[in-house]
Amino acid sequence: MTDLPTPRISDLARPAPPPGADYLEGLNPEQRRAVETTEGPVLVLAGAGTGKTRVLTTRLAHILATGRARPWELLAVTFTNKAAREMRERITHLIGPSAEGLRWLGTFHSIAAQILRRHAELVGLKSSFTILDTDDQERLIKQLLEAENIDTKRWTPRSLAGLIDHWKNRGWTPEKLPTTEDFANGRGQKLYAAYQARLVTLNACDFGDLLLHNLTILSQNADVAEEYRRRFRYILVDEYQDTNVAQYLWLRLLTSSTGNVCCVGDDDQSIYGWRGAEVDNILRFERDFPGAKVIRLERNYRSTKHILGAASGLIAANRDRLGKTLWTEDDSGDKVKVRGVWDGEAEARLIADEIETARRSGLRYKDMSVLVRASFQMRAFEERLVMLAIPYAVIGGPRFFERAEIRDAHAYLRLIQSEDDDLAFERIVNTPKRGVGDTSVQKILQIARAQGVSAMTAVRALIGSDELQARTRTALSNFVRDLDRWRAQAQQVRHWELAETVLEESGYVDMQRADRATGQTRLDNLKELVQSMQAFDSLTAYLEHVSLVLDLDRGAGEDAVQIMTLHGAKGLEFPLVFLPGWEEGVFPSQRSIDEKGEKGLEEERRLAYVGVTRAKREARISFAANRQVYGRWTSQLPSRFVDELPLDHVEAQSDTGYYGAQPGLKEAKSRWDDAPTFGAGYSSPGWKRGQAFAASQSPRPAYARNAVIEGEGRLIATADPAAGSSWSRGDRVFHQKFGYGAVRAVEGNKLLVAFDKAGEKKVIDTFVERVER
DNA sequence: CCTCTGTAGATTTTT
DNA sequence: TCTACAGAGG
Repeated sequence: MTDLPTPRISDLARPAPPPGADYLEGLNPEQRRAVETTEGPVLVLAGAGTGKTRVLTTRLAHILATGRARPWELLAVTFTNKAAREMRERITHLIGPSAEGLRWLGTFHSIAAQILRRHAELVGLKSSFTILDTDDQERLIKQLLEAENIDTKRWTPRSLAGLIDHWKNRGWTPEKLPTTEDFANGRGQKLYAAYQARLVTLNACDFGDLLLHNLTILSQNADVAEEYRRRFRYILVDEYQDTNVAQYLWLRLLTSSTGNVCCVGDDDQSIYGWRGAEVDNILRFERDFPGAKVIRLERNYRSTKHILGAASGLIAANRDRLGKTLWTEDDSGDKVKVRGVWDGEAEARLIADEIETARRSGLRYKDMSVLVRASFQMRAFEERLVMLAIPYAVIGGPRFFERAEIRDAHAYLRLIQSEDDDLAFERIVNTPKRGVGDTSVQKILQIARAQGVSAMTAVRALIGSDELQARTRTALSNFVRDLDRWRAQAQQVRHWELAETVLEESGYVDMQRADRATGQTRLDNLKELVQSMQAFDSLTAYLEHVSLVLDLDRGAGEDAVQIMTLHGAKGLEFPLVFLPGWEEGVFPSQRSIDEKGEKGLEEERRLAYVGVTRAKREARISFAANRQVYGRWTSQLPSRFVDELPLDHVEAQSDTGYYGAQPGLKEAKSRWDDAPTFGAGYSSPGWKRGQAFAASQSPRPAYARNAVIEGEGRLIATADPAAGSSWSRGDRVFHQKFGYGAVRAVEGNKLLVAFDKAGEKKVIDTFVERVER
């Protein structure tokens, strides 16, 4: 076991700031109480926009400044890296560089990983264990299922992976798995156990294991647990309403019921029940920690009274809540607008027009956001915004480090770093294709497993044997030779240079170059990868961090309308927020209700609450009477949430021109209910055809796809409407999706192009490249 | 090993 | 309706 860090003299000698330090200034009485109530269990119920982060960081600063604890004696846990980073930055701002000593400030997972590395041997791992991502996890599970001759179509690896994750979230090891839990007709527990055993063999663990192994270590080794309990004199937990059972148990093991534990959260913003969060944890806090002090932060500094009034009225319909009432001194501002429109496209047109209007009145694009329940709803807005050349960014979506090309690159690096990494081997032994087919790979793995050695060891032995085809053996021998060479080079060159070399020499870059469709994006991603490696001292340091602590904020800071899911919007704020799609089935999501009943509905309502409270100045809700769902036209009813909005704070906007007059909400609703046109016989309204300028019906239309800079916070369209047209009839162009073509007509920034293969299309000029004739 | 064809399934997402 | 993905066949 590694030693815990020892205090530095410089830290010990640092003078405590005088009492009444200025960091306490400007806090309201409740905030100040939350900061100064340092002893014993405390629950801070921090409503939306009540200065939660400020309280959190000030509290930590206060504990340090008053000498109650030294930086390494504080445990501060968040859910996301972003939150951890933000907290560290703000504390540094408050107390200066000594904040660097906060070595136990991080996400649940990263802190659990640190603890696990110190005591890995207690659960049969080496401290150098690797952390598998979901892709690795699923491949491994697939192998197990196939070994058991289980039909992987009926019983998909993904569903078992999800189930195991769920079990781990609840703190269940295979031995503790309740008999009611199962998979593939009674084989659930056996498969789970086999999976865990396989992980140990690979010296690996998945995300869930980080916490689960911690639970095992802390509950079975009293001395270890005691050591941490003594060390962590003050514990702080952010977003407590999102903790799952395993995280809760973990906290309980690290703290006694009288310990100095401060949990901050908002039961009304618990929106992750579907991935294991237990609102119950926060609702139960006072019972779990007898004598706990509960402090409510209810003064809101973000929104106007109408926004808060609308949100409060809505959330009041929930039964499972501790209850609090947000208030503000801000008396200004409009009521929340609610509008019904004809269909999804009309909704997109309305919102896009309003974005233009807001822009003309001086609001920046990035001050506006469109918050949707599910990502399929984004398409309509993307189409409309592209058409109007309004810049927008889709926040969320596939994450950079989960991209195939990034994982491939990592696999090369992992295999160079450690020959034993069989999963890395399997991933890239034939990527790019080097003539080692599936059959050969399976054979290698089989032999390796039979002999209890790594795949690479088996390969080295096979090269000199007469197993496998001669051609395969040659390919493998080249592969081994390359790896050995790179490994030797790793000592000489800097790690990102090694990455460049490997990608180039392995033929990976060439493989991507040959791919006209996605190759360029992938090469760009790989460039970005190499760049992000430069922030680390070594390959080891990079790989350690990449699985847990790395996320890139790309495309941030651009002036673009922010489109994201309601989940993605949590913690953010915008002057103007659009909330489309408030229709039964869409929001609340039918599936939520089907699967979780009343609990699911309450979570949906909390999601609505989160959405409304993102708005600083104005929130605009809308619903459509008709919507295309999976290609089928369906008539929609307004969401029950619309009727739960208190009339004092809401106005039904009737003059949108997108549908007839709507004198009042109730009336508007009955209009939807009764309208005969929405019955079963309703079919696609023909007048919309041809209005959008591309024929593609894919969820992400071709013309938008081409403008996507993939990544988190992809900036999608940056067409500059002001740029004069430099196009003329007859120009030859190349388009990512449609190929080569000739310009037929120019209309502002839109071009009518006759594509050689795809026929005539209208495209935005920034999405085509000019080519020589 | 690549290309074609049929079919399930199509919320939310962090680590 | 569309897409991703698996399995068959060239």
